[in-house]
Amino acid sequence: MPQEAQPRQLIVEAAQELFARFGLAKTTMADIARACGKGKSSLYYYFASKEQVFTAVIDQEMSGLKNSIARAVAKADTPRKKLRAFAMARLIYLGQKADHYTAIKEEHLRHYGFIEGLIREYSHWELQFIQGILQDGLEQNHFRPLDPPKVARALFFALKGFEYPWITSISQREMKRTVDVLLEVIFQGIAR
Amino acid sequence: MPQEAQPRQLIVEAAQELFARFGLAKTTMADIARACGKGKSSLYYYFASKEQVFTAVIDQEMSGLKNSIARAVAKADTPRKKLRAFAMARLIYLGQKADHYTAIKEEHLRHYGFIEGLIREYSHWELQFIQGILQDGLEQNHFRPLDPPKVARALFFALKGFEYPWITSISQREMKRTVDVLLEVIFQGIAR
Amino acid sequence: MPQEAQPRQLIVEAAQELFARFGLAKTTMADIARACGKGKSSLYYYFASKEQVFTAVIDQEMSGLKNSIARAVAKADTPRKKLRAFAMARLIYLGQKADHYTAIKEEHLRHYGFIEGLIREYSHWELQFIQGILQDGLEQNHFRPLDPPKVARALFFALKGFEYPWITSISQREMKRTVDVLLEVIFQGIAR
Amino acid sequence: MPQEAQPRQLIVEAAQELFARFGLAKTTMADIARACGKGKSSLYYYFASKEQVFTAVIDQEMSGLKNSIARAVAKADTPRKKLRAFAMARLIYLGQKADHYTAIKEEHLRHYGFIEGLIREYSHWELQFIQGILQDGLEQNHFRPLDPPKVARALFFALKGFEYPWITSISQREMKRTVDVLLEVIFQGIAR
DNA sequence: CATGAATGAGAGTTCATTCAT
DNA sequence: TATGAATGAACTCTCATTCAT
Repeated sequence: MPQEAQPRQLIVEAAQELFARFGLAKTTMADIARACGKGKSSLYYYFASKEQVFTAVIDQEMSGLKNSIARAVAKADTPRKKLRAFAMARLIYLGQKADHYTAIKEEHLRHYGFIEGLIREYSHWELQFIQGILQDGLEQNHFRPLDPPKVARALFFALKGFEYPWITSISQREMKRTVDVLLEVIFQGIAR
Repeated sequence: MPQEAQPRQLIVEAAQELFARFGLAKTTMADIARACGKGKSSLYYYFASKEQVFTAVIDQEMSGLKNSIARAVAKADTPRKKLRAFAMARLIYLGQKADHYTAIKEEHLRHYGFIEGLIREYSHWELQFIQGILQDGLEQNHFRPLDPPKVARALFFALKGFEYPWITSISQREMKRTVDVLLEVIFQGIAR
Repeated sequence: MPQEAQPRQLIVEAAQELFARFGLAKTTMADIARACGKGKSSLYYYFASKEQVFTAVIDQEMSGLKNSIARAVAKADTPRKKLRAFAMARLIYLGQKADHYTAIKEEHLRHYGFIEGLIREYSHWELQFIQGILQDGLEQNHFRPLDPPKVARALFFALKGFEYPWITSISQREMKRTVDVLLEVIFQGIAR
Repeated sequence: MPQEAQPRQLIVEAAQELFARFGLAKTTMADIARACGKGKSSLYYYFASKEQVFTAVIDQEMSGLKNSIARAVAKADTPRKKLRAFAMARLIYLGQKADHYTAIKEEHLRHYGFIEGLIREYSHWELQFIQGILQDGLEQNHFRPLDPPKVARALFFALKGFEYPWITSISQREMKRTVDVLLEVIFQGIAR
């Protein structure tokens, strides 16, 4: 498969890097074109607009993140380990891409309605995923009685906060430890 | 008291609303000028650039948030209540401003270096604040043995996640309940 | 030959006319665009800035002037005639372009460093040229003993003054006569 | 006489310095106001517009130059010395002001019609002055027969060229020597 | 006599997008 | 399939000038 010759994918990859580094507003179509060695107007052969390029990037990142998470969690056997795998997979995925700044983490997202659908969909997926882990844990009697949807939601938001490590100047290693501290406390709270 | 006639403050308030609704990039100086009934160039009499207006807005929001938090926490007497007050004050403050989306939450922040200083400073303040509560709780023997800096950091990030309610379509009321669920779990984990 | 359809050259010509008439500061990109029937932003497809347009204009004028001078001087056979050809070629070239006022004479030049290089280079060329004529004249025994570099410099400055006919209200014809008067005096001074 | 308290003069002096250094276009009213420690709008109490300030500056410079020249020439006794004094006084006056760049030398002048009157008037004065010297010389039998108006005009333009020393990077000292070379040649041409 | 406040009218520049080829 | 050429619309920022005080 001549995969590197697929121009659409080439564009998305170049754009991903740029959006991640400079954000949506500050990345121009000219930048993207230059980065993938094409003429600026050629991009419009594959995408109707800059927004669409951005959407494609986000979409791809979300798929990647989903896969990473799912794969990591599958390897874990206890609910506790699963939850930890979940949190760590997020941290690692978001941390390894493009110098720690992925487009997915953009708060700009808020202001670009055209992407809300994707965001919601992905968030829903995460929520369900966490809830699933909790449900399993409950059924396997690992946890005290708890309301899975509610606790899942609490965990979902709590873990979201870790997407913004740059706020302090913290290394990924320390972030991982911090996640562990949080999970430990939480498990102390919910484990039987 | 002609307090509402102070033009600088007038501008900041108009800008706050607009930045909150549309973000830094999509809010123009012309918009701000229109919103406060001034000529576009008049803004430049008070601020040297759009960045400076934005900085002033962020600065003001952070002060407001700090005050809200400090006031709310002061009213609480136990560490548990304090922590809850802290989290709720954030939620309420960020939720009540400008259509629920404040500039403070802007991720642009990362891409606009000129504001990093403010962000870091504020984050530091929060971190210290949480740590203080934990320390007190420890000294008053409310908590099991724990490492205040580490747990404070974990809480800091966990609570940060609640700044992004729009990701799901959740009411503020439900957000509060969700915070409560999280805190309950966490207290179960750390309380003696 | 679609030579007049070359857009870059089209722009330069329009700009030349305008700069000459109104000067750098008072000529706007909008003016230039209008003058060559293009959209304002189109100019930026060919030139990165107004400065670059100006530089291109100056560059072209200097080339033109050099050519005019060189061609005129080549036709003359004695040093005296050569010197006269030199002076007249300048006068005619600078007088025939765009309402008699060319951008080349712009003093802005001094305030816009980006063009200094061009100016220096051209001045150097002129200086050498005059010196060459004097040298030849000496070798052919047309002149009394004189120091070519020094006299060349004196002539260079003296002729420079004739670039500013507008200072008085004098016709080109009279200017030519005036140059002749000067040269006559000077030749009386240096000829053998 | 409290001469330094005269605000009009204060403004003119500040403006002179600034125009000389940065040119008319790049000097703003704000700059001038700052430089003389006044509010920007105060300038309009003394001058109706920026143009008028500029005109005042030019006017003053021309007066100064006239005085310098007249004084220098008065000290010389022979026509030859007078002519030399004339040329040198110009060189020195234009060279000593504001880092070698006086507003009077601005070619901008060309593009600012409101000043043409002053320019012409001054040029006329110079022309007459030179002619006067020549006339005297003729009458005192220092010169071969010549047509004073014509030769005066030739000299006038020739000396004008020396106003632009910045073109080559030449010291004032060398400029003086160059003027001397020119004058020597010319005297050889006209002296009896 | 002096000025702080305010602004209208642009300036240069950028960029997503279009279209003929 | 790909792009060079071209542009309209908008943006930030500047500045001479006005005017109430």
